[in-house]
Amino acid sequence: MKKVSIKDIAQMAGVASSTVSFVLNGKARKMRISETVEKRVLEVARNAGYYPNQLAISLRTGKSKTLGLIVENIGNIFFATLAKTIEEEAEQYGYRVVYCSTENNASKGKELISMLSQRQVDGYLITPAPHMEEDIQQLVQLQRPVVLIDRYLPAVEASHVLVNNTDAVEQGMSHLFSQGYREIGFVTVDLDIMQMEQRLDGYIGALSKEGIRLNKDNILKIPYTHQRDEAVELIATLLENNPHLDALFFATNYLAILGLESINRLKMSIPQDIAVISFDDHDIFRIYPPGITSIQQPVEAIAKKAVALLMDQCENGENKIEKAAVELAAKLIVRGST
Amino acid sequence: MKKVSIKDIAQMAGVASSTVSFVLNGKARKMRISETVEKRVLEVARNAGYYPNQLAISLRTGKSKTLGLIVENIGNIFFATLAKTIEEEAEQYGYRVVYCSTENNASKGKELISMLSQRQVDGYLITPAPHMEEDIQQLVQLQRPVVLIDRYLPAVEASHVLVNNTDAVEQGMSHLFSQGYREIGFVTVDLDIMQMEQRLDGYIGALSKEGIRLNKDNILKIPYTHQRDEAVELIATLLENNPHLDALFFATNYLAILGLESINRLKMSIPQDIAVISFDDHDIFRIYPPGITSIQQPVEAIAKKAVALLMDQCENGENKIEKAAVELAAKLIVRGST
DNA sequence: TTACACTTCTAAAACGATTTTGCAAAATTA
DNA sequence: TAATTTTGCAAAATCGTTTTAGAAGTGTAA
Repeated sequence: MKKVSIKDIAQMAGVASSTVSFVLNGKARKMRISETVEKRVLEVARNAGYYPNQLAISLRTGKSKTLGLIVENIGNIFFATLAKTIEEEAEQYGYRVVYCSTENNASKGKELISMLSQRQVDGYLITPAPHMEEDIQQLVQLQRPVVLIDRYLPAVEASHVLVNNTDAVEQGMSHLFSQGYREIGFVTVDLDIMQMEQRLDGYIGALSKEGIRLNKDNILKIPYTHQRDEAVELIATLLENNPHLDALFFATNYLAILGLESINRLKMSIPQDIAVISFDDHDIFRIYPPGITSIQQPVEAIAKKAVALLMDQCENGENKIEKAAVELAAKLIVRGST
Repeated sequence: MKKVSIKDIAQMAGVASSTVSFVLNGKARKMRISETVEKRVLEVARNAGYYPNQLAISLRTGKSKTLGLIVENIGNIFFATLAKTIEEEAEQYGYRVVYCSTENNASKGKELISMLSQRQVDGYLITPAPHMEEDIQQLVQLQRPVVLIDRYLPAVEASHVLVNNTDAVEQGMSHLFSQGYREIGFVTVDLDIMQMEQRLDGYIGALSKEGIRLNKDNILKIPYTHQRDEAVELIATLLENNPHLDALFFATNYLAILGLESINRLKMSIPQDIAVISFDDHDIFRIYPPGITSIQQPVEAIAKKAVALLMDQCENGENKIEKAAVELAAKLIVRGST
């Protein structure tokens, strides 16, 4: 009923609480505790069903062995996979992860950072929402371990690891070109995120390399605060207004899913009427006939690298931290849609 | 750089730390702190960038204002939605949620409970994996607030809230009957979970009510530890061996998704060759042509009720806790597949 | 003048652990 | 035998809060 503390164990075993602590932490040898006492303490602790109070430990040691992970939306498969992989990776180092979503809302992001700070996380893994620069900069200035994922902020001196977005899009575009598609629409989201700009740059760059003139009408920027149906409508309108389009490039998986609805609604068929390719993979893309070609981010590699960088900062303590900027290559998954 | 504590603020403001605590907790009035002092403390605290150490607060007060949520797999949309809703709901009560997945593995579940206990969560929300009875029973015996979700354990005296599985399946079956389907296969998972048995019961009950003789061959239990491909293969085999089947009822969404692959592989078309209905909704079901009929659990209601019950237990403190058993009704979403 | 009541704040204990320091007894050395 | 070292544990400080008890100082009444 009442939780048992180290003090209770000490009393029951007839020793001081420091002795119990030493034994329970395997420092019996180092602290020259006799085997007799050690055994007795261990025995008492087990019988009493003792388990340590992590709060007290963290308070005393100043290490919570916890990392804070802030993503855009834990509901999206990309972030969910990222979170899961990061969690597994962190576990290797003996750290727990607590995760939360910004929904791309800066003020929510600010709150989350504050909440994580109050909970004394040892380090921060952040996919920054727009306008979170100041808050993150502050963490960096306070010398807190921080690694940005999936995006980076030019204004902030923090380590980051992300996919090479421009290259990835160009890779996808080359594939489309090689399949004979020339009139390619690009659907992205109207968000001021570096990563989205890079993807758009990749699109524009690929066109120019191929000697195709950029047609602004082929680019659709969907407001981030869209309702599902409105977005579907917008994409459908793009297709109707531009019948010359033979392929659509979606900048993220959730846009592509909306796009599939639009295409469905127009009774167009993939890839005969329109080819489709999406950034970020998704379960649906594997199943949805005829299979949707996508650009798969190396989620595992990103997670591993990010955690490694963060651990480095955490363990390195007072030494000045070097900032690392890591870019990884994406992988094209060709399916029936192209 | 160095974190500022309440003691630092006290020193800077020239008052005792207790005074600072009172002011910061809005108890200035109650403790008759003069406005002069109050203002000074507030000012100093703000300038120093003070934020409270949640660990210390929790240690002192004995309340972590944190709930532990253990689900089967946070990657599954059903649990992800559940988790998100629970999080939002708990926030209303001023609680945070830390969540983790069992992967239906009892030993992992045991570890998770232990980890949550060490972190001093105030209450537990658990979707129990098979064989977690003893561990959960222990929590209950220790009078810890516990609410089971989505499933329940007959052997454990704990509050639980879940959908009425039997009714839900019967509802789906009636729909199939009304559409003229008679030869209905049932694909479930070979897991010893109450909830799955109830769904199977619903299937069997519906058949008998309709006066259809139960054909054991129409039931497929897929081993839980299946590889993706093996499961797809098993379902395909079921279809090949039983050409008389005109509809398939999937007991969970991930099984249905596998089933769609099987059906695809056999080049069968939905609903002409085979009708499909699934327990639990999924994004894919809305998109996948011609739309997959599904049984949608009232996730929001479940989350709300579960959190409410748990909060009740948490706040009620020492008073004996009444066990509640809540069953909610599911909703049939009819789409093109039936 | 003493007693009492307010007002305004402080001191100290407590939460549950870790860790440094201290100290008696036993063992070793001189 | 005395001095020194080692052994084996206990005491106490500490982390950052909250909270209870109470200490000064001032005003009021008997």
